[in-house]
Order: sequence, then C-alpha cells, then structure tokens
Amino acid sequence: MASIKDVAARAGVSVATVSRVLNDHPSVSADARTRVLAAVEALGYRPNAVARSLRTDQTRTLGLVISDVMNPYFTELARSVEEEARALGYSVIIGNADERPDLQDHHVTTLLDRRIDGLLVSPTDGGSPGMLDAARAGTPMVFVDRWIPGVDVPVVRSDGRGAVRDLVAHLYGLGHRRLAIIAGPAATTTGRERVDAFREALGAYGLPLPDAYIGQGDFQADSGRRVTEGFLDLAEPPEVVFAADNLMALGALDAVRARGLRVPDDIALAAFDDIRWFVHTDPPVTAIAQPTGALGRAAVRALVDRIEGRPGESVTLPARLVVRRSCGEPVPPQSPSPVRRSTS
Amino acid sequence: MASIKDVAARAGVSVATVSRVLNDHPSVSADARTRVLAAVEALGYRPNAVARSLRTDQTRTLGLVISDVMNPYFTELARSVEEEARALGYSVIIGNADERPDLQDHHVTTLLDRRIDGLLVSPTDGGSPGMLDAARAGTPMVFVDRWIPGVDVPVVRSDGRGAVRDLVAHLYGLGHRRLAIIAGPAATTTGRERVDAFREALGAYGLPLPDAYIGQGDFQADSGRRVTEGFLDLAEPPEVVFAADNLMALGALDAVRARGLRVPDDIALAAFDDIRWFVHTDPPVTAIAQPTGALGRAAVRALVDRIEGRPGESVTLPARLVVRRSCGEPVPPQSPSPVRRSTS
DNA sequence: CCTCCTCGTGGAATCGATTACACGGAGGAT
DNA sequence: ATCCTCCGTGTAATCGATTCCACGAGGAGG
Repeated sequence: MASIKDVAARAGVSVATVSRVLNDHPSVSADARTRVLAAVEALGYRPNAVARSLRTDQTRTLGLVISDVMNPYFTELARSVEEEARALGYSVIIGNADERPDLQDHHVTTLLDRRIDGLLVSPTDGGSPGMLDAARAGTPMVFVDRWIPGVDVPVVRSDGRGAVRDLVAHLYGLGHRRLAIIAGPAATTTGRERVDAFREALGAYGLPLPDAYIGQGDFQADSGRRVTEGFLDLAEPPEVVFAADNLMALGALDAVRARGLRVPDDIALAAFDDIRWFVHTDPPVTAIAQPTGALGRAAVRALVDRIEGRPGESVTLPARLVVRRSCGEPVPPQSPSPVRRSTS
Repeated sequence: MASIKDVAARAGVSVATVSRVLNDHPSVSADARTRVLAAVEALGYRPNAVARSLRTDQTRTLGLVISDVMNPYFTELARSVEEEARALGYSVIIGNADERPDLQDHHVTTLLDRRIDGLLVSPTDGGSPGMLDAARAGTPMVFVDRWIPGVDVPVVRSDGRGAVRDLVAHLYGLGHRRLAIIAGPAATTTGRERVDAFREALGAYGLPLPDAYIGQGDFQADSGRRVTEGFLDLAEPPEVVFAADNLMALGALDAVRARGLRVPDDIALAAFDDIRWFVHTDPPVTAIAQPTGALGRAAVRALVDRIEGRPGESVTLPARLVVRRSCGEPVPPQSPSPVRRSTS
C-alpha cells in the first residue's frame, strides 16, 4: 500500500509538502499542490489513519457501548448516533454489552486501548469498574438513555414522566383501576424511574401500586412472559399491564395469548418504547415513544462538544404517548396534544 | 496516559524488556518480569493499540459492512459475528450501508483507512467501486448473505432452495394454487435467487409464476405494502404472498389489514427470514429461517483463516421452513423433518 | 584456563504520518 | 543598494510501540 513517501517521491517534493497539501495548509504553491494531487490520484494513495492517529493523538472515532443490540430501541439509537457522528466527521465503533457488566467492561477497555476520542455509554447495571475509571480519568464521556447517579458526566435521555401521566390518564379514562407494571432491573436508572413515574401518576388518581403488581423483569422478552404469568395467577389479576420496555411487552403478549386470553378485552397492555412492529401486532400496542433519533443526535453533539473543548450539556427530551388499541377502544379524533379524556 | 517508557522507567528496565514481558517473549528473567508487571499494575498501564498497529501492521480488527442495521436479520448476524470475532481475539467495526452503494463505499473506505485486517461484506446493489477495488487489491474479504458473482471472494450464505420447495409443498398441500412473490432488488443475489427458487419450486407442481405475481420490492417495509396493494387490486389476486424478507412481510401484513382482510383466511402470507417478532404477530407468520448465528460464525472463521494465511472456504448452510398459521391451519404434530403433507 | 554458546538485556531503527524549525529567495520599504 | 519580511520548502524530531542486533556475563566443554 502506497505511503506518503511514495507520493512525495512521485511528486518530486518532500513528505512535509505532501502532508501540507493533504491537510490543506495555506503555504503550498499551486504548482506543488497540483503535482502532489496528481501523484495521490495516480497511486490511489490514502493516508494511513493509524499513523495519523499516533501522531496527532486523536482518532476521530467515538465509542458507543449499548446494553443490547437486539433491542430495536438501541438499534435505532445506534443508527442515529452513527449518522450524526458521520455528519460531524467522526466514525463510531459499537460495543454490545448484552446487559452484562463484564462485557461492558471488555468493550470500554478495548475502545480505550484504541484511543477513541470519546465514549457514549448506556450503562448496564450500576456501571462496571473500567467504565467508572474511564470517567474519573477524564475520558470525554456522555451517558445516553441510562446513567449513573453521582458520576459527573453529561446525560442525554428522555423524560417519560409526562407521558406516563398521560398513559395513566388514558387508562383511567377507559375505566381501568388495577394497574400493574413489569419493571426493569433496579440497578438501571430506566428500570427505577419508570416504576417511580408510574406510581406517582397512579397516586394522582388515588390508585395504589401494590407490591404484587410490580413484577421484576430484566428488559428481556422471557422475563416479560414470566412476570405476566405471575400476574394472571393472582386472585385478583390486574386489568392493565405496563411493560417497561418493548421486549418485555412482547413476552407479555405471548403469555396472554398462551392462556387463550385476549388483549385488550381480558387484559390491557401498554409498553415503554415504541417500535415499528407495535403497529403490526394484533392488537397494535399503545406505547410511550421516545424521540430516539433526536436522543442519539443530541448525545453525539454533547460528546463532540466535550471532545473539542466546549462544555457539553445534558439534554432531557420529553417522551410522548402513542395511543393504539391494546388498552381499549381508541380515542376517536386523535388530538395533537397529549391525550386526556374526561370520563365519558 | 502512561506509555511504555513510563513503565520501563519505573521498573528500571528498557522499553524492549517491557515489550517482551507484555508479549510474553521467552527470554526475560523472572525478576525483570515481576518488576515490569508491578509497574504495569501500579501505573494502570495499557498498551496503545494505535502504536502497536502501526508497528506490526495489524489491527486485530474486522470490518463488517451490512446492508441495513434496522433489519433484525442483520442485527442478529452482526451479533454473532462480534461474538465469534471476540472469541478469536478480534474486534469488529460495523458499518451500516442502509442499502445505499455510496454509504457502503464510505464505510469500506473508512475501514480500509483504519487498516482493518479483513472485511466482511453483505454487498448492497451490484457492489460499489471502492469495495471491488479492495477485493482486487487483495484485502482479505468474505461475502456474507449476499455476494457478487465473478469476484473471487469466499461466500458464506444460506441456501433457501430446499426450504422454498418445502414451503411450496406446504402451500400446495393447503390447496393454494395462485402464489405471488414480493421480490428484493434484482441487483442483489438474494433478491434474484429467492425468486428463482420460488419459480422452480412452483414449476415442480406445474404452477406458473406470471409476471403480475412478481412484485418488485427493495427489502423495506414500505415496498412490501405497496406491492401487496397492487396484488390485491388485480382482477384475480393471489391466494398467497411470499415476501423475500421480513420487513416486506410486515408491510404486506399492514396492507392486508388496511383493507379489512384477514390472514390467512382472505390471503395467506409467508416470509423469508424468520425473526422473533413473527411468533408474536397475529397470525404468527410462516417463515423460512436462516441459521443466522452459524452464518455469522462461519463467516468470521473464513475471514480469519484468510487473514492468517489459511485458505478460507465458502460455506453454504441450508435454511429451513418454520410453519406457523399465516398460510392456513397448521400441521397438527410438528414433525422434525421438512413439512410435507398429502392433500387431505 | 580458554573458547564457545546461550541467555538476558539495552540501544536504536522502524512503521507513516504531523509539525517545529531552519533556510533560501523574492519582494517591499527605506 | 541594503535590510527585513514573508513565503515555500525541506530536514528532522516525534508519537508509542516492536524487533533486529550487539554486547556482557556465566556455564559447559575441551
């Protein structure tokens, strides 16, 4: 593979001049520039990014460590992150932690060894040691979706509180009173917050959230099924199940069908995270949609700000309720403002 | 960040010795080794992969360029690729081409600039210029899922011919005679092959595949919807629609429902690529399942073989039919062998 | 006791870029 | 005409590793 020396030789200039042309440094004569460009073209020369990184101490690469690639929410996040990064002249290397702290650490370590310029993390569990070290060591870092309290790193996430309130209002309006939740791991912020928001919203209607109606899941489909079966076995099963992520919602759907019951007639279902497939299931699932694309883009911008010496701010974007049929008859004219119906 | 020099200084040895310890070269005294290890530990030293790569001319990194990250099939492929690569001591950088040749080229170029050791590609379209150059230039490369005829690169893929025959047998057994297909882009091998296999299987039953029953899709959901609407508008609509990938099948489902029709009563549906969600749709979708995980692993092994100087063989794995309810009543006892029923 | 190997080690070259510094020539100011 | 400045260019140091080569010490064999 041709190196800068080959280009210099062919153009009859020094490597310094070639480098200057490539980085369009002002003081290069027009003549030299054209000769270099011709040589580059002729040799099909491409600068060695490895060598360049070693010298300049920057790779123009971002690391993205997500909790689960098989989750469409994270896939979409990854996609928007890559797009925005590309627009800003960065590449992205994705690491899939699969909800395992050890894997998360593996990826953080590998990415750091590669000297990526910054790290975007959606921490699994309470955060792994390597990740926390990196944060302390001053690696430019931004948390996305989930975060770790007490760590001084900007957080880009969406706030589901308002949407959860809208959801509860919607459910209450449809006459539901016994509402249950399939929670995510308590070690994750999203695992905890969604339960808290739900409880709070119920409280506003004077409804309780008994322990029996809080099922412990792990953001995977199987746990959703297991928890839902438990709910259905209760003497007084809930009228609605709210799953804290899309995969657990799928598991719940499965459990309901396996009993020969129907959504929403026998039990209603709602989910956090709206994904394309929810439109196609039967019934279509009412969900809380995060502005996933905007989240990914904001996270990249915050990280790049940090990398390039600017502040890098935390961002919180609101999620919104998308009403479909899985909780009961749809509201007739879909209003643009958050759904709220007077008890008809 | 601590460098090898710092370690050497602290351990009271030369950088050469530190390097030898790190790469466990035999001729290092036990004494020096422990001192170096202690220094490494104390400083939290991690070798700079960039510098190492520059010197050794290998990055222990594989590039994976896929056609569409939002497609669960490719997501699963990516996951298995990363797993196998990790087991073999390699990292993976994923590039998402989004079915766009220009983006594919962008990623190939970026990956090559990074001096990745090898490239795994599922070519979009007929293949982009940069990608073909790389193949000619001798970059270790393996095609996965799709490939480009005439390019001398190992191919790891699955053969759907047998499964498509089983599918047609299944459909024929259920009494269906007018079968249509939503094809993928003709520029991709998978786009063409699936149509050919389908036509061939129909031929065995003396059934035709008229042009009106071949809809041109692009592997995206919208095209599936559009094509299906066209089918339904025909004077004599097909009894079955076979979608050449999972996203187009979803679009088809949507089109059918939008007309107030039902699957499978009004029209049957089958898809290439089995994904988790098909179990949860209503009705569950009959699909042809590729051994995705095995494909990813085999592709990595073939590529690593090439990189490390071994031959690197093409692999073709059979796909299999998974019967569910979207084509009509299910076969009662699920037999382990491919489904084949006598006309009851 | 001398020679020859082997072993552990360090010095220095090297990978392919970027960039500080030096230098020669041209042009403007005095 | 002289001096200063600026411009274009090249030489060489540098980034952080790996690795070839040389060297000294110590042990084995004659």
